[in-house]
Amino acid sequence: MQLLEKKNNILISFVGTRDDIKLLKKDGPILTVLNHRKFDKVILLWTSSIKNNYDQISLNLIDEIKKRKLSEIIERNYIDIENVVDHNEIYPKLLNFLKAKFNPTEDKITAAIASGTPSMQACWILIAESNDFTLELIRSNERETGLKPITSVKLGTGLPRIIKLEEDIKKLQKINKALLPKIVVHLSRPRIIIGNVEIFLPPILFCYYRYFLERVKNNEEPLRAKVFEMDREFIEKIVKYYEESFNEYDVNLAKYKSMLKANKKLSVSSFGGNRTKLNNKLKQYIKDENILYFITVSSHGKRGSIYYEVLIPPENILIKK
DNA sequence: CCTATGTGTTGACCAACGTC
DNA sequence: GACGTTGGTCAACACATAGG
Repeated sequence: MQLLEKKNNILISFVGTRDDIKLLKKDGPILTVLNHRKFDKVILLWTSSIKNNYDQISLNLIDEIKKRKLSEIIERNYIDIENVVDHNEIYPKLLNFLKAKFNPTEDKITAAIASGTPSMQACWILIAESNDFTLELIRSNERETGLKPITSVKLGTGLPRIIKLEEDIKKLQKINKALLPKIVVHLSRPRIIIGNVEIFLPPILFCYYRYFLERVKNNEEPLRAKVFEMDREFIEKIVKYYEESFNEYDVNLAKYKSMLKANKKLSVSSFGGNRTKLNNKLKQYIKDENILYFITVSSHGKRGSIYYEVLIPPENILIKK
């Protein structure tokens, strides 16, 4: 006999200060949700805090829920979060908890995200948006806001980082990552070898390319170009790289050095021009579009906050003296 | 829709260098 | 030195898009 199973409808929420029914004597976010929606089970997450006693607040809340018969099964779970504003700590702990506790085929999880620190809220959204764990998100609005008591939180609205990751994954699926070439940068007798092709780059372009490859190697963030001019840090690096590889050509070097001395900045149009020229050079040698996607200096982000980077994994880059 | 402006590409222009 | 080649900057133009 096949059982037509009904999923367990479970509400999960952090307990926040606004859920302190004893102190505030009015319904906080969690009670507001339960006043309007029925769940088979309610799970309250609490964390330790110096300022607030969430242990007690959650116990009081359970009493209140039972008294009003808003849900029959109520559980409390302690989550050991040291720093309640640190996404990096909250995200994995919350995710591990969800994965250990629930079974997505049997349980339908709804998270109420109005309670908890902003970082906790952000982690709920990230977990749901990335689909690391399938969740429905709702936000309760207390009566005085005049809003609907419960609104669902829209996903798929395009967190930029996630969209970019999706793009990368799509590209990666097309191309076996193991087939990505190695990029070897020789600093003395400067030359760049991608796969087995030697790429000839003029000095400045060589330095530009090294600049972006070093950033990848050092796990640095992508470069953000300011609207009208390049950072001093950028010019300093280019000067350093120029000196290391092109002692004999000092004309450009002198220009850059005087730029630094006069505290002038490089115009972005120069940067942009050189980036295009660098990428065009690479296109001359490498024809595979999927490979080019990973080895050229690509730009991402929205207008006004564009950033530039090379997407090849750090282990594919070798920088030799 | 239009406008303003950020971003990307191209080539004019200049300096340096090599060759004859 | 004339001439061609190359590398570099920058501005003009082309294109994209946010915001009125």
